[in-house]
Order: sequence, then C-alpha cells, then structure tokens
Amino acid sequence: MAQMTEIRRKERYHHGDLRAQLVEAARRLIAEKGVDQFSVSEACRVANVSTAAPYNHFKNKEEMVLAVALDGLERENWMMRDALEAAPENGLDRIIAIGRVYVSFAQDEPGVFRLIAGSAPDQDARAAMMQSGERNYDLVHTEVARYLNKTEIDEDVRRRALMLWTFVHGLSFLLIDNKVGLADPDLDIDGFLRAVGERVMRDDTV
Amino acid sequence: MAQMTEIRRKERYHHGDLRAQLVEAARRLIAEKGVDQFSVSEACRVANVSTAAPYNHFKNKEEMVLAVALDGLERENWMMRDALEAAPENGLDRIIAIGRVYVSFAQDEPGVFRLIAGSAPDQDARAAMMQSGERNYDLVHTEVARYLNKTEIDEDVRRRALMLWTFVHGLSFLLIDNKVGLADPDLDIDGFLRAVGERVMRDDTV
DNA sequence: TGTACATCAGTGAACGCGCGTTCACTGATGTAC
DNA sequence: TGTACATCAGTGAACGCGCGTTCACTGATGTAC
Repeated sequence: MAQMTEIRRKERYHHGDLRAQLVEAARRLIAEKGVDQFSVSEACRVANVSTAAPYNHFKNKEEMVLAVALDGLERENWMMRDALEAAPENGLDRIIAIGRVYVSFAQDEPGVFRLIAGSAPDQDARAAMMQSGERNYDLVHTEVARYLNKTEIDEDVRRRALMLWTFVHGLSFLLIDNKVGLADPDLDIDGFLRAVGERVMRDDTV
Repeated sequence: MAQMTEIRRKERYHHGDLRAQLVEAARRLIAEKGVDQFSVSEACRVANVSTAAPYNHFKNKEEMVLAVALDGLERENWMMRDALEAAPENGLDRIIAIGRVYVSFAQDEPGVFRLIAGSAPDQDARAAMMQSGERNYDLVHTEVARYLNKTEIDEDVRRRALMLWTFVHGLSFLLIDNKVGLADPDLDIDGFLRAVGERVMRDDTV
C-alpha cells in the first residue's frame, strides 16, 4: 500500500509535497556527508526531480540548508522534551537525560549536528538559528535551576549550564570524529555523562 | 633588507623553499576560511606560482592539507611545552596552562583547529595525525598524574584527562562558532577554565 | 676555470567535472461561471 | 456537470564558474671532467 503510493507519487507530474521531500533528502545527505559535501543536485537525484525543481520552493541552496538546520533544532527540542517527560521528577537524571539527547543526536546525524553547531553565513539565518537554539538551551537552564531548588536563572545557574553544554558539545565532537578511542577505547558514555554531571552540579561549598 | 629578499625571491625562477611557502599559504587560508573552502589554486595565487607548481612537492591536495594539519599539531605541542615551562612546578596551573593553549590555538586558527579535530580521509593520514595527536595528549596524562601524585597513568588519570580534553574541545568550538554569547556574553575564559579544572581534579572522596 | 649535460623545479595552457542557477517551456490543478 | 482559463509546480537544456590535475615545455642549478 505504501509502495503503491510511492510509485504513484513518482509518476505524477506534481509531487504535492516536494518541499518536504527535498528537506528530507537534504537532511539525510547532510547527516551522512556534512553540509560542505552536500549539493542541491544530489538532493534532486534522491528526490527524483530535475535540478531546477527546488527553486520553486527555496530561494537558493542556503535557504534549503537553513531549513535542514531549523528542522534539526526542532527535532532536538522534541527529543529533549520527551526525555524529560520520561525522566523522574527530580534529581540529576533529568539533566543527564538532556545531555544524552544532545550527544545521541550528534551520533545519529553528525552532519546535521555540525551544521547546527556551526555559525550561519547570513544575518537572517543566524537570527533564526539563534532563536531555535535558545529554545533548547532554555531547557538546560530550567533543569539546572530546578536541581538547585532555585526559582530564577542566576549567574550560578548560567555558569553550570554552560559547563554542561560545553561538555556535551565537546564529547559529541570527539565521538563523531573518532577521537575518543585515542583516550579511552571502551568509554561508557552514560557513566561518563553522569560523572561529569555530578562534578558540575556538586555543591560549591564542599 | 627583508623586502629585497622578498622581491628577489619572486623574480627567481626557482623558489628554493616553495614547499614551505605553500604550506604557509595553505595554513593561512585554511585557518581563516576552513579546509572545505580551501583550494590549491588559491594557495598558488598567494604563493605567486602556477597552479601546477605544487605537484612537484605534493602528490595531491590531500597531502598538502595533511602537511598543514601535522604542522598545526606540532606547533600546538611546542606551545604546550612552552606553557608548561613557564608554569609553576606544581598545582592546577600547569593543567590550566595546557588547556589555555588548546583553546587559544582554536581561536587563533579556527580552520586549522577544525582540521585537526576532524578525522582524516585516508588511512595513512589518519595514522600520522593520530600519532601527532597522541604526543600532545600525553602531556595531559602526565600533568594529571603529576597533580594527583601518581607515578602511573591509571584509569582515574585517564578519565580525568578525558574530561579535561572534552571540556576544552567543547569550549573551543563554542567560542569559534560564536555560541558562547548565547549562554554568557561576558564569559571570563580563564576563570571558567579554572573553575572546571578544579571540579574535574577535585578529590573524588569528598 | 670552462664546458657538457643530467636533473630539478618551475610555466602556461588545457582537460573534464560537478556545481548553482536561469530560462523558456509545459503538464496538472483549481476556480468561476 | 462542462468548459475556459489563470496559476502552480514541474521539465530539460544550457550557462558560466572554479576546481584538481595533467601535459609538454623550459629555465636554472649542480656535477663530472
């Protein structure tokens, strides 16, 4: 049944959802090979349309790539929220759960992770990505404050959150670039995340 | 005087040190614009030679890029050793000094840092970069062991070293991608490095 | 010291390639009557 | 329900571009005698 729909779609002159299909093709290609090796032409080949077709839906390549980036940030946000819902109501597990999503996302879609981690070329794209990124980072702030039983996001919360982010950011890169083997071939990622989480969230006065 | 030498060099048919000049041109270009935007042609323009000239010194583009990567790792090693020599004989400062070199290198030559951080495409290049990278990472192991008054590199040393590496790695990326402003616009990098160093190196039993 | 010659390290033109984007076009779809 | 027509979303050919690399070549250098 799904196959029939697939075939019929290819036969039709109008896709009906070419934009979505192109974003999906671009996402897959970027995830695998990185944004610098990504070409509009290849996305067209994957989506089975002419190389001119995308220009009905995107102004240019940049806009296509931006769509993939924003989509990635949004999916990351969903996954973080899901992870928080599944986590206990209190304790370090909530913070670790967010971090685990961050690292897993990088491992699952390295190219998209790099794209999101990088800086956008033009001003509008930068603003859009910043906004989406901030939405995800707010989750970290909230959870750090909750862990510390604080009602507002103060300097201490911000600093710990930045430590956590810095850390999962670095771990993500080391993992996808196969550098961890150099330091510890049998790294237990979850255990490592927990150990760092404990150190960062530990009471300062100790 | 230096100018005369410069002019004479350009006039001469044989450079005498074209290989070194090409590596330097490539280093500068990669540092600024990243390895993915780097082209052999542009390096030739900078070095003022024909686009065919490099092939007397390098098998292909990849070999040229590898030279830049290995050069970067070697310079980083020197800088780390220099920093250690200037640091006190004991205490956290030694560890922080190495981390500071790592982050500064990334800030000074973002593209070269990314190149080194990334994974090489072919097996030989990977091996060469691994070996150079390991030499730098050994310094971290040594200093962590020294701080803990240990004579051998055990599991605890390895784990703390990996935490430190992960951290400066992540901070480097956040800084060069202009992401830190999102979390803390006025971040004091040295203070941040110290705070993390303290947390990572703190006695476990506390 | 001069000369003959092999070798080294450049030149400049050319190649094929895949790319992003544009163009005139055309088939399919939705709407007004 | 049928028909006319505007609009939408594709096609396929073509463009100019910069790239990595190769080629036959040539000027400069070092060496043997």
